Amino acid sequence: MTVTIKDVARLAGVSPSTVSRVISNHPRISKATAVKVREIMEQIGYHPNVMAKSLVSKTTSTLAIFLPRPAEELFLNLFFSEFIRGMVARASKSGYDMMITSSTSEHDEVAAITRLVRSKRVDGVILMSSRRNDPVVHYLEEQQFPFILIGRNEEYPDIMSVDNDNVQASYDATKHLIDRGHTRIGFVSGPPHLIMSKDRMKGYEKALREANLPLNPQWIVEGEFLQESGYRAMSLIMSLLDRPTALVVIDDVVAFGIVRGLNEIGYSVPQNMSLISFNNTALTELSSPPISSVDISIYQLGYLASQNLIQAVKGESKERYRMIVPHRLVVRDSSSNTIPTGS
Amino acid sequence: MTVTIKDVARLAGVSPSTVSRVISNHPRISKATAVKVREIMEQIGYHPNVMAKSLVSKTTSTLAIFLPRPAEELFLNLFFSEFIRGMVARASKSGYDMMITSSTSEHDEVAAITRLVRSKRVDGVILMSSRRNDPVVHYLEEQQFPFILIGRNEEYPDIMSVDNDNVQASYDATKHLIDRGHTRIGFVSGPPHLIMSKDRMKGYEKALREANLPLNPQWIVEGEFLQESGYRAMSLIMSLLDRPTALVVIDDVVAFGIVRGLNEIGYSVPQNMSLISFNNTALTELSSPPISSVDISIYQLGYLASQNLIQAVKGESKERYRMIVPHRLVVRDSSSNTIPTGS
DNA sequence: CCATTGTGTTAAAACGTTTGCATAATCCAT
DNA sequence: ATGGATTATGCAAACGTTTTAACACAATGG
Repeated sequence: MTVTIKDVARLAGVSPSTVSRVISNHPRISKATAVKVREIMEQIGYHPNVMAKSLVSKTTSTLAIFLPRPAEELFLNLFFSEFIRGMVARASKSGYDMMITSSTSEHDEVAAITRLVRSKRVDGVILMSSRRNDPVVHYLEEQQFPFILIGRNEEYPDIMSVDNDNVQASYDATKHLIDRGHTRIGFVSGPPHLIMSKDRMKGYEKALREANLPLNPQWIVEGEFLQESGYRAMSLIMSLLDRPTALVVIDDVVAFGIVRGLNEIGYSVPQNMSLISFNNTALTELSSPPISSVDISIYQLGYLASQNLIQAVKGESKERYRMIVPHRLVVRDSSSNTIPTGS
Repeated sequence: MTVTIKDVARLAGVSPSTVSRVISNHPRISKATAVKVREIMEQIGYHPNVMAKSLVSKTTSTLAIFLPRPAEELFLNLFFSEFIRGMVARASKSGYDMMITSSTSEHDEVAAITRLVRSKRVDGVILMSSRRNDPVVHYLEEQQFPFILIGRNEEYPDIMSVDNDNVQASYDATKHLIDRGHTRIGFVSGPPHLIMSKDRMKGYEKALREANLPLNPQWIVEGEFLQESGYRAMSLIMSLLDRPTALVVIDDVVAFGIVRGLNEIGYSVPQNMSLISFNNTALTELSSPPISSVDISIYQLGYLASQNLIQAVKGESKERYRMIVPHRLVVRDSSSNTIPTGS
């Protein structure tokens, strides 16, 4: 049989309500009874039934991270586990559990999030993708359900979010290449519907414009967060007569694909092509040569996402809204040369 | 206000119990009322409160994956996300949610699992690590709580588990190198307290013995599942006068570290050193040269872990216990040479 | 000494379900 | 018609908590 609050009450010679108050550190409980009750609880190994508690308190001490179908490729990226790590660490620090949920198809996204919200399973949601016109964001916003976006959203002004300044990060990365003497710089982007892709594109363009450098549309290639995307982008760019000498790349995995592709066809990095990418996952160090990357503090992103969301669901603070995690350039061999010899 | 089963009942002109039975497809419900009730539910957007349901049914439709502290390094490995992917996919297929929990320190492992179990938060647990004498296994076994081990356990005969035949896998890997003409083969292992490490060691030794090849203790190095471990192992081995010409390596990340280390000091793979590792994560293809690896079907492991656990918590089948996922050698450049030129 | 304030405790209602038991309605065979 | 099965539904208790309101009692202040 499961041991309940009533058992504790009986053995301690008090009422269940008193035990409940002891547990929640109610101020008006005498020191003596508190000690007594705690002793009994310890002794018979009592643990409150969270379901019963949730039912009455309308609170679950559980957060969910919701992955829409298109985010599946995340699983091939160390970004994901690093984010989860930060997220779980912070959540468990406050006694929250993390649930990981995904919709099985693009179609049932809204159905899945609806079920999650309406069934009162979780107190808040962390949303991974920030696409334009995201129906999940729509729903959560409409329902006034606590959630936090990783990334930013242009459509709603007051959405809680944790993000990097991607425009600035990309500007910095591009500027770094310019400072190294590059004048012909390309950009390998991610899926165009992601706001992040667009922001990084913006920063790239801004840096070029400021330096009065050519902005060649042929040097801009879109793709996925996959190695093959990098490979394809590489082929495309290297087939041009008029090639860039350096590339800003949306993600480490893609950059990795590019480096490998270049090596395969006999070009070397950074001599024939300099590179800098984003995210600074373990992959950058695993590459040969190691890849320069913009560290966006993924662990921090996850950590802060949990933290802010918890604050919001507890209603502790009204200061929700946008939070920007600082980035940091990590220069490695892939962009270490000062004068490009390629092209 | 939240819409409850009573609202549905009222609007449909039936009792709450009837609605409940409609939801659970009780056989003795007339077609007419079922239709009527479903209509209302749809109309007012009713979703059952899972907490209330759990409270009475003593069932949560939730599984947890439990990570003891020492498994933190998992987060640096694509193994983890691939496993999670399979796990979540299968769970959500059966309407189960996945919770991801970790203990914050080695010390509170048992406290954390106790809380999880006793608070009735989940129906079953997936346990990642299989060390010898695992206190978490002890606890779960003692409590008769449904759980499934990834890996195997020697101490309890009847534990449910999903595993590879690591001895055979390692035997196959080693045999592959022998078939390529190698006679001097080393083994770079993982943490010695992991059963997996020991199993792979066994397979390695068996293959060598069968082929009457020398089993040089200097060629056996232990480490972690980290790139640096590979690097260190490489240094150690290359500093020997009497070197192996090929290595069996416990994990892709470690192998990656070795390849990179070798490249750095001017040796090349596979000409100076052949390699084969385990897990066949994306990393193997990202390496140059690509690394031969034993594919252990990580996604399948996660998928089956969920599947078997769900079966067990539902009490559907008594055929629990051990399940072995087949492995498969994937030969790439790192072991493609037939006659070693190194020394 | 009475009114007030403060302290410690409890009884009972509520949270939103499921389910055993009872009952009402329907059916079929005599 | 009659009576037993069979089928469909409802009542009410239960699940294990929290919380509101009420109460008993002690301490305080005028």
